[in-house]
Amino acid sequence: MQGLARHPIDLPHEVCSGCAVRSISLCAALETEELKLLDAISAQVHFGEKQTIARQDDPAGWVFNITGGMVRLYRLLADGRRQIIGFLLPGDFLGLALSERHAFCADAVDPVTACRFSRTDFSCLVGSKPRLLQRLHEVAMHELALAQDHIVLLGRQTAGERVAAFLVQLRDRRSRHGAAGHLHLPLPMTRADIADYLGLTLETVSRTISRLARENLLLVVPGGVRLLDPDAIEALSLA
Amino acid sequence: MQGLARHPIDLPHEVCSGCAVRSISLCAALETEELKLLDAISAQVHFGEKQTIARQDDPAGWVFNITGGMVRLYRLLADGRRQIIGFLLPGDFLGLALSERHAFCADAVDPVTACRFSRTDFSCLVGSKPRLLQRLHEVAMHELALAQDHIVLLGRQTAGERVAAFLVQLRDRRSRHGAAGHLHLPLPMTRADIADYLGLTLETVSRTISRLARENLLLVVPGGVRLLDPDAIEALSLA
DNA sequence: CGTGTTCTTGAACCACTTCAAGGCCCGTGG
DNA sequence: CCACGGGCCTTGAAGTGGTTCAAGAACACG
Repeated sequence: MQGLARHPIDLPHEVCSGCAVRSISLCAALETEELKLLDAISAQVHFGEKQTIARQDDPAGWVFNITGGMVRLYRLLADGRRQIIGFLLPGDFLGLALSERHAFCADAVDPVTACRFSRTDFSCLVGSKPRLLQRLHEVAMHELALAQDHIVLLGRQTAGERVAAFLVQLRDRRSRHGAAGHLHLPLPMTRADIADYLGLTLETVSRTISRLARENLLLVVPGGVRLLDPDAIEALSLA
Repeated sequence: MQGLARHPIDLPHEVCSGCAVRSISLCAALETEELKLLDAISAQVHFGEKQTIARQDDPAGWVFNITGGMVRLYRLLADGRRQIIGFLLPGDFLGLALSERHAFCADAVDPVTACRFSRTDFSCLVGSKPRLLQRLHEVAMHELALAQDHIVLLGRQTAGERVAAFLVQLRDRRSRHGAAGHLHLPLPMTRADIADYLGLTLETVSRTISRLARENLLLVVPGGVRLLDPDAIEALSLA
């Protein structure tokens, strides 16, 4: 829109105000003052496909607000088994716990852009601005609710239910970014990633998606799927 | 100690200061002033074995700080499948999310005592006392970390690893209550409960515990187990 | 001392995994 | 431009860890 006209020099406090994901991220519902403070300690960063963003047990120097692309969060067991904890989309926050060490690995599924903060700076700011702490807590509680949903999925749902739930969840999360009603669902992660998220093997994920395709509930297209019958898939996801 | 001498009438603000679980619960590290405010809106309550404390999707009128006994948190699927999200011990908080509706069911495994607050009162207090919000957030982040550990367990660990991890986790949590080094581990919940927590069947849990007993790592005793080789069980839990 | 609940154990079964092979897509270099 | 190589995905066939079904043992409680 009027973007080009105003950045001969990109003033730091201009970044947040023009941020595409502000309305759905941690920074939503913050006062201008707090936004400026956040802005002052933030930096825009990029990560290439497969690039590491954080490594399990390493000291956590930074926290991030994802603004573009997709991030894979995972824990590795000693023998190489991997469990993906979640996928982050634009608007999601990486490092909520503000703990001194990362509880998991994070890397870029596809090219990622993010808003980076020093963990200690961010932590201090949170300590001095109750409004920001409040917002952080809201986001954290949302995260906890998602984790508990995932526990139910992993503990008690079948392969078919898991895959259906995954597709529905991803569609719903994308719909927050103005992709509402979109039937094309990009799946930038591999089948192995989906499997490690759903507690299955990549073959089971592939077979399950094939079955959904055979039943005309979706169409497998390059880079994702097209949902032909989202309601039927949603129905499969929790019963 | 001097308890009997001072409660001809049990003044509300006397309760917290004498609370056995204060040091390990939400109320830890709160100032005397905040403690008094909490105290003023709290009430002591009891629940008998199997009594319902909260029902999934019902409006949440109360939140609780558990002071005695054990609480079972679970989600039910439409067809009766059950996933236990967690077991609460003394010092744990029920209703962290402060959401308007309960995200899960809660009932008493054995007789439970708790400190009850009106959700709205508690919520208001949290909104006006950043220190309390801070503490709530800490507790919530701990909860999130536990949930993520559980995701790894459910997604990628074998039955043997799950049961071992369960026993170790329970022992560690009990050790916070001065039960450190105790080899006797009470298991007030049924095998079916353990199974629904670990994403297994009760038969698998029973067989797995029997196997640990056969290998002399533990002894099955009425109401629980005696850990004969806690280190070996711990080693089983994550490899 | 019976009755119901929980726990254990055995045997058959099955959903998902494992192992294996071939196909597709895409970037790269000849 | 096309042949080659390497991911990634799909599909088949065999294998297995955990489930399901079933029956009896231990225990708890009136």
